[in-house]
Amino acid sequence: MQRDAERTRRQILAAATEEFAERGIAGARVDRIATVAGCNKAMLYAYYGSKDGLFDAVFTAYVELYLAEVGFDAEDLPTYAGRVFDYFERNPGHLRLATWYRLERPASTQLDAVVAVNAERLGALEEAQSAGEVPADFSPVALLSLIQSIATSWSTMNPEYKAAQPARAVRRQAVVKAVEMLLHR
Amino acid sequence: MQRDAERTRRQILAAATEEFAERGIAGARVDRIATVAGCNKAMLYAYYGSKDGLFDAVFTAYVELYLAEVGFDAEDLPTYAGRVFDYFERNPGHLRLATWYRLERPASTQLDAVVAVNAERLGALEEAQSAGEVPADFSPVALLSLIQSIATSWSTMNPEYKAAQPARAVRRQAVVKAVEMLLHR
DNA sequence: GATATGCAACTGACCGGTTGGTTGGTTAGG
DNA sequence: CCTAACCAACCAACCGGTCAGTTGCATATC
Repeated sequence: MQRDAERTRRQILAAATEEFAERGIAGARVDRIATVAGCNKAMLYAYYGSKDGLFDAVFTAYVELYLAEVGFDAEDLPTYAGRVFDYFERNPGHLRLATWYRLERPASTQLDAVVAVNAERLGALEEAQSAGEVPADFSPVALLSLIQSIATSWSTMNPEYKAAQPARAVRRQAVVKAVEMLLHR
Repeated sequence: MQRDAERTRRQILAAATEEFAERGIAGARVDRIATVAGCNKAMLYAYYGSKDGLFDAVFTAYVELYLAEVGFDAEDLPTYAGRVFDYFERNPGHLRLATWYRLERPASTQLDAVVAVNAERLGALEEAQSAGEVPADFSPVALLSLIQSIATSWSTMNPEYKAAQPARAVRRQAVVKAVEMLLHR
C-alpha cells in the first residue's frame, strides 16, 4: 500500500461529498466517511480539522466546479438556465449539497466567491437591461432568483410528485421555454 | 399546574414544529423539544412513539394546514401563486419543514393526502387547458412544478443573495407577474 | 550499497459527552 | 380508589474527536 497524501485528501473529499449530499451535516457520520475513503478517521481530522471544516471544503469545491462549469450569460438567459438544469441533472447530489448548506449553515458564514459572482451578475444584468437586450419587467435580482428556481424546479419537487415527472428532454425544454417566456421571446 | 393531555399534545407538537423546522430530523434534539414544550421527554414518547413519529405528526399537521389555507384554482394560477407566496412568508418555518422532508425522508414514505391532492390538481389543470382557460404551452405537471418553484423562489435563494432581496410587496409582485407571463397574460 | 536518521503519513484503541429511548414510581382528578 | 397524566432517573449505543505509537520513504552518511 503506497502512501500518497494528495490521493488520501481526494478520497476523503470524495467520500465526504457523497455522505454530506446524502445526509447533510447533522446526519453525516465521520466514521462512515473514513471507511468509504479507505483511511483512518484521524486522517480526516489531520487534513480538514473538523466535521464542519470538512463540509466547508466539500462545499467550496462544489461551488468552484459549479461556477467554472456553468458560467453565466446575461444576454442569453434561456441557454444559461438550460446549462444550470444540465449541471444538476448530471450532479443531483450537488443540488442537495446546496440545499443542506442553506438549511444548516448560519446566515453568517458566507462564501466571498459567491457574493462576488453574484454582484458581478447583477451588474451584467443591469447593463443588459440598459442596453435593451433584456426586458426590464423584472429587477436583476428578481431575474436571477426566478431563473435559478425555474432551472431547478423539477429537482425540488416534493417526492409525491416525482412519479409524474416527464423525460429529461421534456423537463429541460420546459425550463428553457419558461425563461424565454419571462423575457417575451 | 392543571393536567390536560390535549394541551400537552399541542405544546409538544408546537415545540417539535419549531425544532424540526430549525434543525431537521437528524439535527433536532428530543430533550430540547420536551423542554420547550414544558413537559417531560417521556410524554413525547407516550404520545408520538418516536422521534420519527413526532416528525410525521408535525409534517402531517403542516400539510393539512397548508392545503386548507392555500387551496387551488386552476383558472386563476397567478392568484394561487400569490397565496402560496403569502403562506410561506407568514410561515417561513413550514417551507424549511417541507425541504427537510424532501431531503431526509426516504422516497418510500409518501403522504396519501398529498398524492390525492396532486392528482386532483393535475386533472383540474388538464380540464382548464381543454376548455381553453389555460394555455397549453406547458403540461399540467410542468405548470404545477414551475408555479410552486416560482412562488417559493425568494425563500430558496442561497444566503449569499439574501442581502439584495427587495421588500415583500415587490417580491410578491414579481412572483405573480412571472406566473402571468407563463400564461401570456 | 548498506545503514542510520528524520519526518510525514497513517493507525487502533480509546474517551467523554451526548442521544434516543425506557422504567418504576408519583400525583392529580373524577 | 382507580385511572390517566406525568416525571426524575437511568441506560446502552453512538459520535466527534484525540493520542500514543507504527510504518514507509526520502535523504544523509560512511
